[in-house]
Amino acid sequence: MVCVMPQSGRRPDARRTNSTAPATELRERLLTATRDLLAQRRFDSISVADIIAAAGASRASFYFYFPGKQAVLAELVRRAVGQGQQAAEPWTTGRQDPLYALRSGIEAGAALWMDNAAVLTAIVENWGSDEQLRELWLQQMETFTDLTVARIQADPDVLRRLDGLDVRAVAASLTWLGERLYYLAAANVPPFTDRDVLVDTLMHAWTRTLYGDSPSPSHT
Amino acid sequence: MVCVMPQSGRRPDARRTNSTAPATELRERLLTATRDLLAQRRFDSISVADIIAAAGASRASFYFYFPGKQAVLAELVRRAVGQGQQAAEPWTTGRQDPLYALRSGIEAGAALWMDNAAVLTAIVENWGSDEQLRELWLQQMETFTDLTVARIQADPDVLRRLDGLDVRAVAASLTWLGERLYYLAAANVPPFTDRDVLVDTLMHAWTRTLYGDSPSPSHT
DNA sequence: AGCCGACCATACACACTGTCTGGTCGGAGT
DNA sequence: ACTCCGACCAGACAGTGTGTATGGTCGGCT
Repeated sequence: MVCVMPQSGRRPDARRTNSTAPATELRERLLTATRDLLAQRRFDSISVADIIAAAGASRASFYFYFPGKQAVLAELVRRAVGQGQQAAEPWTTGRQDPLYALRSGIEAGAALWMDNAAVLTAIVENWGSDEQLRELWLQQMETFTDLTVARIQADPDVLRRLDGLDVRAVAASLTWLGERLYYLAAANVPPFTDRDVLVDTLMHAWTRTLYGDSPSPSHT
Repeated sequence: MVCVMPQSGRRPDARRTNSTAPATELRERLLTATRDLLAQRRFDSISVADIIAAAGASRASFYFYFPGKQAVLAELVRRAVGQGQQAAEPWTTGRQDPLYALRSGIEAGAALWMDNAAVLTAIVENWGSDEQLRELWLQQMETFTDLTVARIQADPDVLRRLDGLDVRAVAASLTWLGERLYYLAAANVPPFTDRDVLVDTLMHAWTRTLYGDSPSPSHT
């Protein structure tokens, strides 16, 4: 009648403060369990009960480590995007041929999305209905936008070409176009299911917007 | 103890078959009540109880006319977009100067979104988590994409410029860019809150993608 | 030995959803 | 005039989810 089911002794640090998380085993198990479930069904159809069942944890433990489902997703997203951030590195530092750097960046994005399709799909489908996730995703997009703004501002040719336009708006539109197309690809919406089509279309949008017709942006 | 609260005698046709709906008063009241609530808070925070309270209807009646909240939203969306369809008309029929037609189309889109911000915001934020809404929205986007594909295919210059690319993918990317930017504007995400910035950025993306640098796309 | 920190089971209050029962009313048909 | 039907209502229900709270069991450290 009472509870008897010891599992193994652990001692989490109980650190929920976001910063590079200190991997308490149970906490980690909850994270990966959620990640796995996400690979099978939509985020909003997953309940806390499902997660703790999959992780072999108790309800109380779950709410000890996370204030709710969204927080779990938020952390998964942060980790996924964290990796992606450095993948965009060649584009960030303007050392290489812009077109090459651009293509690498776009391909890195595609790879990131493929690897983390479940998690990223989940946040894209839910940041509209949760304040926490909303802020996270908007901020994430802003980070990417910042990168592009910097890149644009560093290139007088591009800047001249964009003349009267709001540079930030142009950069943001490219960021969001990426978000959309990567998402649609991950969600199996044609015609973006084809990886090459996706990359080419995105590449085309970026080059035409920033560099115009001429395929050789010269300098640096 | 029993229920006494006659309100007025009506006799709906009980036609739920989708086709141009036959406006039964209660049904209509539910629709507008939902629309009004949507102007105040997010779709997923609105319960059926809220809707029927606002419409002065009973729970039973609600479920008689609609299978659920989503169906109400779906109908509101269909109506909103239906109006917008014809607003894109100058762009559809390639009679006018493409640049002018394009700008009108983009501005019509902006107007449509301003007028129906609540409803359109709601569907964009929720089509990811409901099969019904998902299908509706994807289909809607496809309709717009079809229009652009036709327009591209009718213009040899544009077609040549797009050379190796998947035309449908390019058209779809422009459609989705619009969806995103209009949504962000409606959701007060800078820098798109400024209507002119929004329109200019969108215009820039379309013209650069389809017509390249030269601001005079010549014929027809 | 004893305490603490990491866990567990269970139960609760609350909020929603969708369905069902049984009822009231006005008007149209006979 | 009576009855039937269609449009509505009130309210209850089972089911499912969330977040919180209560109380208990372990292992290890002091």
